[in-house]
Amino acid sequence: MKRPSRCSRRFESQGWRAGHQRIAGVDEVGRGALFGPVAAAAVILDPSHRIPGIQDSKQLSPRQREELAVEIRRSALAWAVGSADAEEIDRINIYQASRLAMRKAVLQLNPPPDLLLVDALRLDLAIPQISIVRGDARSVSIAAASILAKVERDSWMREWDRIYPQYQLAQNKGYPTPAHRAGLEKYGPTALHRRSYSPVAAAALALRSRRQASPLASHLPSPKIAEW
DNA sequence: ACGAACCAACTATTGCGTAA
DNA sequence: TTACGCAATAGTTGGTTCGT
Repeated sequence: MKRPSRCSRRFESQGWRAGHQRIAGVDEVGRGALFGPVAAAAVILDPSHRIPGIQDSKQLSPRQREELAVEIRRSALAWAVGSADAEEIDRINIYQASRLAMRKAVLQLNPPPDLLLVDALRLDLAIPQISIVRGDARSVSIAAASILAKVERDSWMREWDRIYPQYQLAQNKGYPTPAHRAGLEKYGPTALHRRSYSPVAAAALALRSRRQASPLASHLPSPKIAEW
């Protein structure tokens, strides 16, 4: 590991000492994917209940993430998930869409938080907040949020895999793996692909010119593909 | 323009427990 | 003792945007 920093509650403890009651960790997942929404989660952990094993979702196996997610949802004072879909990502860019998804998650929290610990960026909200670089590896609340967001998004991808089986989404989660690219090459993008991402745009363009070149090609088996 | 930040899967390499 | 295989770890790759 390049950065050995360990996940702790030091940021939370600081906030509690300063008099904050409900500190929410906020994180997002799915930025690099070619397909589907970016997902965010916000979690207010119970100060009196500690969950062993919480850390950066990237350090956990899928199995561990599932189990921890159950425990987090059960014991948290509040938790919520928000997202921004591919259309929004194409319109306002992935960075702004990530912020939007985070904001949606935070605004759904009930009771509302009085302090936010946000992973790496600053949100447009009238709530005190601390931005923490590599927060998912350093703050338990952000780590918990990263776990919920990841688990949630992965389950969406498994569902979409049933609708669009030609991209292996259950396996690659929408990320640009060889299998996903192959599907993109062959069938072009769906309505849920991020067309502003270069591999998606390239595939759409390639498919288009291929069809123009040979009218027969437009009758090749093509799945439920959005009108382009 | 370039480095740092975020996102994640894939692949190859180790290490360890257990079975033959 | 060897062989197999799963699990954890490290390195590579590939997506984007921000801030200096």
